[in-house]
Order: sequence, then C-alpha cells, then structure tokens
Amino acid sequence: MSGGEFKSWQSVQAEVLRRINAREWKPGDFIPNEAELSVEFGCARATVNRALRGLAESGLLDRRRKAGTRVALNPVRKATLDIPVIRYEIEGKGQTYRHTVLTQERAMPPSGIQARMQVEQGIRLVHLVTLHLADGKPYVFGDRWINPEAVPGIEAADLAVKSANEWLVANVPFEGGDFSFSAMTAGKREAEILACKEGEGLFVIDRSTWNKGLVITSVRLTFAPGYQMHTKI
Amino acid sequence: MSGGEFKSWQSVQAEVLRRINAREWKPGDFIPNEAELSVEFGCARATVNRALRGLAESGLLDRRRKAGTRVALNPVRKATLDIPVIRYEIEGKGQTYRHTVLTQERAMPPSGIQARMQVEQGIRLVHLVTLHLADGKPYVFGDRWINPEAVPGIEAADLAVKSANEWLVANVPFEGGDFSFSAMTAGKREAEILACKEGEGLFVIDRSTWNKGLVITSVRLTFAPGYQMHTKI
DNA sequence: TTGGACTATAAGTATATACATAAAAACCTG
DNA sequence: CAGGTTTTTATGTATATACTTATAGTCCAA
Repeated sequence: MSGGEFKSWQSVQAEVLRRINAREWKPGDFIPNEAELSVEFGCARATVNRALRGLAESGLLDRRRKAGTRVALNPVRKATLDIPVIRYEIEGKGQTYRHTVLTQERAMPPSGIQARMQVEQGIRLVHLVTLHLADGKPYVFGDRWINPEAVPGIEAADLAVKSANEWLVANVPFEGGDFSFSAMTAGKREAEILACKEGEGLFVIDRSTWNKGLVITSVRLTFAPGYQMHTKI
Repeated sequence: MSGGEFKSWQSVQAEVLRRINAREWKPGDFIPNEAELSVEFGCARATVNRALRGLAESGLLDRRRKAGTRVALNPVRKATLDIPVIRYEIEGKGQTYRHTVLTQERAMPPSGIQARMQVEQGIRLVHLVTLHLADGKPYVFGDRWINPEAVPGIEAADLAVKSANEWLVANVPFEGGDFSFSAMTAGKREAEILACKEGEGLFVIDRSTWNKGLVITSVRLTFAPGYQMHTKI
C-alpha cells in the first residue's frame, strides 16, 4: 500500500477525493491520520495537511485535533458565488450599461431599515433609488439607504455619474457584508420601474455593508424578470 | 519599519487587511513582495504566503508569479454559501420535517431537461415530484429528473422513506454541480402544491449534479413564499 | 520592427523539524 | 464512582531551506 507517486498536494487531494467518491472511505469513516498518509503517499506530512485542509474548507471532511479526520457525514456543500458590481456584470455580457438616479433625498428610514442599520431613532439617512439599464432596458433597481455618519462626503458626491455602489466601493472601506436572496411579487411600483407586469416574480438581493461596527449602507436590489444567479461546486 | 510582532499567519492577514481597508495600499497598487513582508513582519516567508493566499482566494488580492501581488482592482467579492440538505435546514430551525412523494414515474423529459442532462432523445428518465413540509406546512417542492443509467438502483429505492436528494447523496458519488437561483411567478400548479396564492413570487433553485461526465440528476426546487437564503462575506 | 531566446524574479511548492493546541482517553483521588 | 488532573495524540502552525514554475522584461537577430 505504498504507492509513493503522490508528490504534490494537488495529486494527494485528487487521490483522497477519488477514494471518497469511490466510497473506499464512506461518510462518517475516519481516514488514516496525516502521518500515516504521508508514509503511504511518500510525501511530507505538510503536503498531506495542505491537501486535506482544502477538502475540509469545502466541507467534504471534518477535522478535529486529536480525534482525527473523517469524511463529512452531512453533506453541506459550500458553493462560492461571485458578487459583481452590476456595471461589470452587464458589460461582461456585452451589453451597454447606463444608470439613472430616480430619487435622492434625506429622509427618515422605515423601522425595518432603521433596525437593520442600527441607527438611533430620529436620524435621517440618505435615501437613493436608482435604476440600472442594460442596452437601455431596465435590469435592476436599487432602493438604498446610506448612513451619512459612516460615509462623510456622500452628499457631495455626484451619484448620477458614478453609481452609489461604485462610489462606495471606491471610497469607503468596509469589513463585511450580509446578503440575503429571496423572491418577491411585483407590485405597481416595481412593475412601473422595471417595465414588467404587476404580479410577476422578481429576484431580490438585500445587502448590508458595515465597517467598524457601523452599518454603512443597506440596499435592496430588485431584478427584472428572468434574472438568474449562477454558481457551481 | 520592522514592527516584528506578527508571528502568526492570521495576524499577518489581519494587518494586510487593515492596510487595504485603511487605503494604505489602494486598489491596483502592488504590495511589497513576500520576502520583503516577511522581513518587515519578522516572520518566515511561508507565513506571509499563507496569509496572502487566503486573501487572494477570497478575491481581495491578485497574485501573479514574477509580477507580484496587487490589491484587486475590481472588487468582485466571493461569498460562500452553504447548500444544505433540506431536512437539515428545516430541523436546524427546530421545525419538524416531513416529505411526501406526489408523483413518481418513468417518462420522456421535456426538451429543456433533455438538453441540460445531455441524454439522447427517446430515453425515458425517472421523474419525481416531491413536497417537503416544515411543521406540516409546505416548504419547498422539488421537480426532479434522474438519469437511471447514471444511478442504477434508483428505481428499487423507496423514496417515500428517504427523500430522493438524501438517497442520492448517500448512495451516488458526484463530482460537481451547477446551481442557478432565480424567481418565478406562482402558477396554478405551484399555488396548489405550496398552498399559496397564484401570482406570488417564488424563490427557485435549479441544480444539476454530475459524475464522470454523466448528469445524474436535475432538480428544480420551488420554495414557498418568504424563503430566504443568507450569506455573508 | 517583430519575434524568438534568454534571464531574472516573485510566487508556488516540498520537506524536515520543532513546537503549539485542542481534546479524547487514561489516570487518579476523595 | 463522580469529578478533576494528567497524559497522549492528531491536527495546527512556524521556520529554514531548497527547488519549481510562470512570466515580465531584456536582448538579440532576422
């Protein structure tokens, strides 16, 4: 059992993957430890570690110190999906991008937004509704709230030139973001803006972005009918 | 500039992240090479490598041999999202899970499915419609096609006991899958099955799974209104 | 001026070694 | 035997070193 021809972490990973897929190692099984595998594969333990770490990160293996490594029992797979800037997404399809600011104002947020953005009651936020068009046709519209305390300079910016999203990513550092994906039914407002029928199912992304504990912005993107998001594992 | 207190790859990564966020290193900038950083941070080059590799994987840095490492110019962020088995998702929320098989038959697939599954014309596939319930209420229904050539034994399995998805992940190895997320409008059929109103917007996941070039199964999951998928970066 | 060969460079990887850390398992001790 | 302590063990990490590989940049010749 000393094949000894696995000299790169990729080949070790491929071999481990093969054994999992071929059910030589079944879900729940402990696999040999790193030291044993390094002997079997004829490589250093660090190489085995590198290979197994990758598989653990993608959810295929469970690893615990002292306990060992086992093939994951519940196959929660992790897919990575790209969150592009809308302009790049549209231009990447060879279409021309344009966007317009429908309204821009300073206003009291509704309670849901106020809660999600963790601002005190009575604070007025920047409220911005924009429409992004692909080849002149409505593609997605964004209903966005921005915390001006977290983003000094936003009110001086000309968001008709550069979209709010692009302005923010270019000018405001952020640590993280929450995303949620869902569906909604087009009401009168959505139907008008997106030039679709009332009652159509629309794809929705809600995103909040924060930095240093402050929520910078919260936006709801409502896509025109037919929009799809893809990924693979 | 020899701080020298970054002795773990996590702390190096955090410091690099801080500099990017603080715009000390701006998008498009080349950052010092690994050797220089290892001197500055007072650690080994391998440690710097480990830190930067992670950031490159999440799309924050662009790395090329010989050229060097630069802060990513276009901020395509990569979010990872978990694809759980529905039963775990429901049970994880503390609700009781149940599923029923609405129909199970061997039939000719419509042309869209036939194309996606890359089977020859005239081949009959297993067609399965199932409903998954959370606390007795419709949660999601799956319209699934299975290629019996890729899955010997599927027709003998009792899919009323274990859902098709669970049976497949437990019994059939697979290499990869395609996912697409979208929204649809509830028609009469969806409204009936999910006990919702016609014309509601529903969240939809289409998934195909393959192994060794053969498409194993293709399923459309249509979720009851209100479903959300979450992730963060 | 183009295009191919060469070179220098930065990331990528492999390895032996050593130590750190989490946690299961064994061992007390009252 | 319960409850706490110690030991053991597998993974996790750091390091120096050496080599590999991709490729930007340079040089040279047709």
